[in-house]
Amino acid sequence: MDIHHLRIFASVYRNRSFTKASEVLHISQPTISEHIKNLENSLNCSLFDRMGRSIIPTSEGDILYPRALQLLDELEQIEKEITAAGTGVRGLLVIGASTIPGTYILPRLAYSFKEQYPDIEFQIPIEDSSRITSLILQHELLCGIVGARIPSDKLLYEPLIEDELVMVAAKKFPAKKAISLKELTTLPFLQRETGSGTRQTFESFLKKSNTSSEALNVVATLGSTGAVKQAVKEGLGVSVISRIAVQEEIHNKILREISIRNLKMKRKFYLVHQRKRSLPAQYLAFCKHLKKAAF
Amino acid sequence: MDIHHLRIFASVYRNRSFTKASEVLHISQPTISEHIKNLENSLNCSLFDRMGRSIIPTSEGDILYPRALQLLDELEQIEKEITAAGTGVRGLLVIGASTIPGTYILPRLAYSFKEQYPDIEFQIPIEDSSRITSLILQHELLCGIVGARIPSDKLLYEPLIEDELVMVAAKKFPAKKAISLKELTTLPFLQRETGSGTRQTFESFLKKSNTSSEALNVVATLGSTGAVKQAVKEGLGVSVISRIAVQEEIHNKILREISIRNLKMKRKFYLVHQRKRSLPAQYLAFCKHLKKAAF
DNA sequence: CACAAAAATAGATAATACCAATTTCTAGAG
DNA sequence: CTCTAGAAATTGGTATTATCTATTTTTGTG
Repeated sequence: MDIHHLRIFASVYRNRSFTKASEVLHISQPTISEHIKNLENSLNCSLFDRMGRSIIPTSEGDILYPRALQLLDELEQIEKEITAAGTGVRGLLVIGASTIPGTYILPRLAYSFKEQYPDIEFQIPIEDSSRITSLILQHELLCGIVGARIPSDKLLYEPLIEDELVMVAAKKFPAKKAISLKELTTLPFLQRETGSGTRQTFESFLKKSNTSSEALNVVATLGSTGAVKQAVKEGLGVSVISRIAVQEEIHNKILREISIRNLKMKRKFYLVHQRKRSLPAQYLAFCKHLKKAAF
Repeated sequence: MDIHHLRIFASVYRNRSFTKASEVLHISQPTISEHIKNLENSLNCSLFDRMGRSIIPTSEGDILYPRALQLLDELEQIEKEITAAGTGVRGLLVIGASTIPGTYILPRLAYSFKEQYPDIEFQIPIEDSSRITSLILQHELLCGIVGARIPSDKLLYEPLIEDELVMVAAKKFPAKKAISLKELTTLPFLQRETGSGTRQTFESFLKKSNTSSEALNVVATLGSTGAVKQAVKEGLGVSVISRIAVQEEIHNKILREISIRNLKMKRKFYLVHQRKRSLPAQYLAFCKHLKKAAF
């Protein structure tokens, strides 16, 4: 018994005629006959009494008809639902993010996206870049926004937003407006944990300037950007943080920027997802939204 | 999209593998691949992301799976229901009957049948034999029990119960114990309406004895056996009635039987239904019950 | 880098869906 | 009662498709 049988049966039942059904369905009458016969055999009963010139449904036929209609209808519903899933922007949207984008970028973009598509529920777990990336590789997340690219040919990175690492110190921290890299290594330095994108980016800039990260005078390693900021404000030391995370404090003169001579530390945040993993409609829409809002 | 596709899809989804599904379903892996491809094309979406060695359902796949299971389950339900309909003795049982069987025979048999199969609801419309027969020919009834055979090669008659027409008169009606046919024609006679099986049977017996029914001295034509009986009791005249309908009155000496010389009017009641019309399970069971109880 | 596991592809065959033509059955008309 | 026309069944043939085996491609793993 398959769908085609049921479709044909239903038409025969409605028309009370093999011939009429064949006209409606644009298939030949013998084909109808054979399908009904097959259906009858597979159900081990007869569905119509052949009364010579006319046919009359048997009790089994009467039972089957409404059920067949229901089934055919449900099938159509499924098809509609699948199509809707491919186009409808709604449902859960889980975007993994590292600290800076998760804290300073995504909330605003999530808000504007939700204005456009109200049937969206956001979840923005915040982990450092390397954890976000491994969650994506384990299929625990579909996509994320990170500040460090961890090379893998499974992953697709798309640049989203320009950022810059800047050195900051407390208002009254005794330091000049601009220093050399060498001078930096003498200052007490506050750093992030290993997986941090900010830290990785900073260290790769150091390496490019032929300075080892081990040369830094690290006084503390802290688990979040917020903690580092707080420690800097307390005067524990200086640090290198995304401009985007400290621009408010700089503007309000709570922190001051100290430029490092010959070192511009531009960096980007990336949208990352598995190359081969297809993204549901709401993810695609949000990614588009991200790229549009980014520039 | 048909059932087979869904069955295969569900197995692939469950096993997270084309190969495992092919083993479970005992069909080859390329066949699975092709079916999934066809299903994807017909739904215009992909159902699994092929991640090299493993596959992961897409959001569409996740939506389809529970729906597919539901549909497959409903299909099974339908099959079960159809099978049950072919064997289950329950539901409505409409048996058309002419006066005598409907009044004096069927109620008792219906009762004993219902003891055996409680989920039966009886409907026993009572009409004269010719109307029951034409209702069967018009498919308004599936079967009936009648006292007269109306020839039609569409109908199948099965003899059920022996009966006998007897002449009755009121206790004090002035008539001998046994009379000749000729004498009968002199007596005031009460007859049934034209369609009545009893009347038809009686008239055919008359014809066999070379007597026209027009020779009868008809004083009234009445619409039911009960009316005729009542009229006979009142002394309006004599009549010829099924023994089965008057045995109680004869036993209680309210009516007396007058035999007609050289005339035994044995007759039968028949189960009648359309030769080509299939009877639902409860009808078949009841017919069996009838035949068993009849002898 | 070679190997193993999994899906995709190719090529061939068997099953079956479908059709046109014909036959059978039967109801209705003369 | 026969003839005819309408309806389903049967027949025989073709086109499609379901399925298989063998092979290739892709990718993850030691």
